Amino acid sequence: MPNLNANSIVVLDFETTGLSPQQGDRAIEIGAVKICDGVVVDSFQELMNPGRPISTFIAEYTGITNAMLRTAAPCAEVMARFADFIGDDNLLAHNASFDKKFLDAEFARIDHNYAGEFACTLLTSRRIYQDAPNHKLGTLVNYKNLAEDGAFHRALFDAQMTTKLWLVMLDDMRNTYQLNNIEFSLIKQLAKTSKANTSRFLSNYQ
DNA sequence: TGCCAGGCCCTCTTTAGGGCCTT
Repeated sequence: MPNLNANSIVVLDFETTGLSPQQGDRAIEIGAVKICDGVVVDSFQELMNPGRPISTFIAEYTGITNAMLRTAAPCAEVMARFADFIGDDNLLAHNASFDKKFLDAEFARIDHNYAGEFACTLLTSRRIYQDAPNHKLGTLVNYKNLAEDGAFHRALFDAQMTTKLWLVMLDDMRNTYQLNNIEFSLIKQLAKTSKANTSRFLSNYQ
């Protein structure tokens, strides 16, 4: 299992036409940050044309307009570039199940497979920050005083905020539970551990 | 016609229901 400290991770966020690729929804923007040993080393952001107009709700929610998408490259072209960007890196997102299903759907359209596994800041934060008001990305950014200028619901900014949250969560886990080496396997196991057992699990983790 | 996402996770649970989170 890859070691998160020793390998680069790509933190990604999609803006989309809706909630479900199974219902025909498409990606309209991908933003991502590559981190290596806790340091941001690269980033990626592109709008992509889904081939049809987006709803008023999505335009207002994201600030992305049909005019902006009309001149954007097609999804297939952008996703091919994004495939090169992520390579075989492990992946991270806030509510990763959402971004994974869009990544899988868009990659399936260009017949591309990827090797990385997903970790999720939402699932991790529900265990690490049990006293947070809720576990929305914006709330957690404020909860940990990570706020900076930018627009939530744009892909790169959300990926940047998810990156900050991730790095703070790793620090908090290291400091609270004296963990020197946080591996991918720990994050996976943590996501399957109940909230009530989280403290015991991390305290006993070797 | 009526439906319309889905995975996670808690609890007044497991023969289920409903809230959270993402766009």
